Amino acid sequence: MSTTYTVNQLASLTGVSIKTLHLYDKLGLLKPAIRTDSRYRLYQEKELLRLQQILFYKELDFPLKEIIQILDDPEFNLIRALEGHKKLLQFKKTRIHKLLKTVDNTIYSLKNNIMLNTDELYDGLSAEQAMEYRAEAIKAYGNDAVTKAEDHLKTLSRDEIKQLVNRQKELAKELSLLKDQNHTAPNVQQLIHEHYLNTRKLWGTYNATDKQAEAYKGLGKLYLTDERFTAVNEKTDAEFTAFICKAMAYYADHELS
Amino acid sequence: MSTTYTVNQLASLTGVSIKTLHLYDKLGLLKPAIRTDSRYRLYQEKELLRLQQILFYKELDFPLKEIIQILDDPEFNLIRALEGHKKLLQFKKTRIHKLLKTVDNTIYSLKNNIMLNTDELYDGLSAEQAMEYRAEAIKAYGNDAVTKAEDHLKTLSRDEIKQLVNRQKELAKELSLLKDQNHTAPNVQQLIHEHYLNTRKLWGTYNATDKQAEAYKGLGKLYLTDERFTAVNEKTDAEFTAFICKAMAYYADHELS
DNA sequence: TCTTGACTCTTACCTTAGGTCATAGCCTAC
DNA sequence: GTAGGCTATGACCTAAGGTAAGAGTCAAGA
Repeated sequence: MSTTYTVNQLASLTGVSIKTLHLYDKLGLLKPAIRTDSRYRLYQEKELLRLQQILFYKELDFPLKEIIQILDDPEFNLIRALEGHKKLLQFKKTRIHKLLKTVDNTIYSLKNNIMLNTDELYDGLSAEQAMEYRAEAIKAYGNDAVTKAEDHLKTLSRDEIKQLVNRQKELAKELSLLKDQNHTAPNVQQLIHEHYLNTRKLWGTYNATDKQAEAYKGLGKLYLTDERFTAVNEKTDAEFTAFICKAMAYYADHELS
Repeated sequence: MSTTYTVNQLASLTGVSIKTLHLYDKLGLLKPAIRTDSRYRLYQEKELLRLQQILFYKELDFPLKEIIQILDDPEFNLIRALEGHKKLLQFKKTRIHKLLKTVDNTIYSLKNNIMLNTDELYDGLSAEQAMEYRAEAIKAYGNDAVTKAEDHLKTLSRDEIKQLVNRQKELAKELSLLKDQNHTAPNVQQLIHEHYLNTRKLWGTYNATDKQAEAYKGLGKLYLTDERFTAVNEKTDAEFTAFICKAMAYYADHELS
């Protein structure tokens, strides 16, 4: 007589639960070799081996019904099944890859939003005021320079902008010191250009291509797709404009003073 | 009054099913703005936007209950949830990656098994006979040469072996012609070495490390893990031995004749 | 006004691969 | 004989809906 296993023994031997063995019995996927008079299930070597095979295909994410087919139907085309399965897995993989990117983007954006709230950015400057500064900046530096700086700022992340703001402030402080020493201030455009070369980011391109993004348009929320950051926030443009104008105005103040 | 949408309109607008809208209503995830006297559901802009948000988080594979939390609980730590979610996705990704490898390996091995069945390989040669040939080959070429050839053959895929068999046959034919012309036959070891350099494969390393592989040991089936091909087939070794012995004996026949 | 077809409602049951609980029978050691 | 552990069965539960049944509702044409 070959050795027999109770449900408990087979379960602990293979790592599946007793309930799972019950289920497999009911489904006809794995029938015990023996049923005692008291209806206890007893399994033997053959069933152990079959269970190993079941677990193998289960590991490959095959549904139980297909495993029954694979194991019981000699005509079943396993290779075709596996190839279909492979496509499914590849699909899942690319999907998860996209999801990971999106989650990453979302985390990044949320963190930056928290790090740099609107007040901090505005610093008490209203959009109307900013527009005035902008007009002044254009008068001082020309339309192209301001537009270029704005375009550049849209390529930066918010913490980069924050850094830039700080550097602007330091620069301003430096300028006020330099002014006393009758030196020429470094060019803001140069500063921006340096930064541009170093840390180009994905921020700001507004591409409302689909219905979903369209629906978000008026919501003032972030809608982040997998391929690119899409800031669908109508305030954003105003904020950026306000910032660049403020920065320009700030610089202009110290430059002209 | 703002525009209202019936279930059908909202469903076709957003691509979700009517049943899903019913479910979301029941779960409290998305309640219609209005219920008419006849209990028809009517949605408005606000609900459309909320649905877009729901779909966004659903796209990230968040369960509905968490989406309710995210949308309704202002205290909910979204970043922490996203980071936990990210880990889950990464786990899934690596798992799918492993599964893909395993499926690939399995397909490959099955195809090779189909291409080269046992009879084709044995060609009527029994393991006992092979052992005799092996002894003869050792006598003729030394133990090291035979062992080396055997080791090499274990690194080849079955169709490569098949090719090798064919090349052996051609070689033998050539040899018998050359013999009539009193030429020296080329060296089989050279042939094998060439092949070895060209097309090294993963076949044959037998590593029964875990319980599952152990259980397969006696089954005579292929058990393929993700990292390497593991041929757990007790006949395999005998087959390889039979083959190399046959090849050697074949060569020896023609060499010595 | 009536009818017809399209739309919507609720309820109930089904899906995967089991998990949990309750109740009851069985086995063995003391 | 009984206590504790093992086992069986059945009922109900999960997530995110799908499908079907039966009944009520709406709008347009005759």
